[in-house]
Amino acid sequence: MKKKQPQQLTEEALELIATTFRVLSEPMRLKILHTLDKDEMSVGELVEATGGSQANISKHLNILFEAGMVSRRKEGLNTFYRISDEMVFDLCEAVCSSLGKRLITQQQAIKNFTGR
Amino acid sequence: MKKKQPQQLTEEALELIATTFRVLSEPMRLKILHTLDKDEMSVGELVEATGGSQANISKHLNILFEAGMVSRRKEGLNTFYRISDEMVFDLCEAVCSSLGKRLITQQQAIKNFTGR
DNA sequence: TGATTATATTACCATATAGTAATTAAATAG
DNA sequence: CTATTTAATTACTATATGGTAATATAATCA
Repeated sequence: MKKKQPQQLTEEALELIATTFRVLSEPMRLKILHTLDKDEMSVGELVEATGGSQANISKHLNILFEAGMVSRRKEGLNTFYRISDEMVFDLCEAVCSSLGKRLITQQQAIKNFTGR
Repeated sequence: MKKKQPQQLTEEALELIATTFRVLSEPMRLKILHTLDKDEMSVGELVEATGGSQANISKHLNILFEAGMVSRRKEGLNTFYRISDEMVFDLCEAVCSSLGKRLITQQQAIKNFTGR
């Protein structure tokens, strides 16, 4: 384990990291990733499962693909997508955990305020 | 044949998670968080350290505050900010790890293409 | 061949937001 | 009190982007 030091981050690195977060900052894209959840699915299946429009889902899938978060495979008329970077699960889990803790804190505050 | 049942995430939950990612999707906010890195700093110190304008840093700090990622403390003319949610470190580390892996893969591909 | 189906793409609009300059607010000093 | 300092806020512009409707592309089928 290396000692932790204030490491210098270049503007370019900051842009890359920010872009990754930006890709994950749209509810519909999160919904797609959550629906995909390790299983391969066609665009049509994703359209039905998410309730989005075909054009919209296709656009979001391309953004996810460009970001390297999903991979795709063509078979006949269908294109099948699957999650290609397990990072997205780690990220969402970390966020959910943090949001959960915050909720508990808020509930506690309300309880304390109302006197239980 | 029914697919496995993905756990249901409400639209509201997706919005919350997406908002968290959106807050982290700006290079300047990442720079602020990276500069803060566990140490408390005043707005002026952050302005100097990041090279941003006072208005811009102040605006970003407020966004980070509203998102619960930093806390603040007033003392005289100064306002001191510090990171209040360690989650941001976990998230950035996960992203950096993923980006690093992707870079290695790309370098490998280039090596293979050029014949080592 | 033409028709059908699945997906991608284009053009457009509406909204959100980052950055800035100027101003305000608030605490402190003289 | 007035002046100074630090930070927040306001008003504004420019840009980016999500959603949609329409169209294009491409594979399959009759």
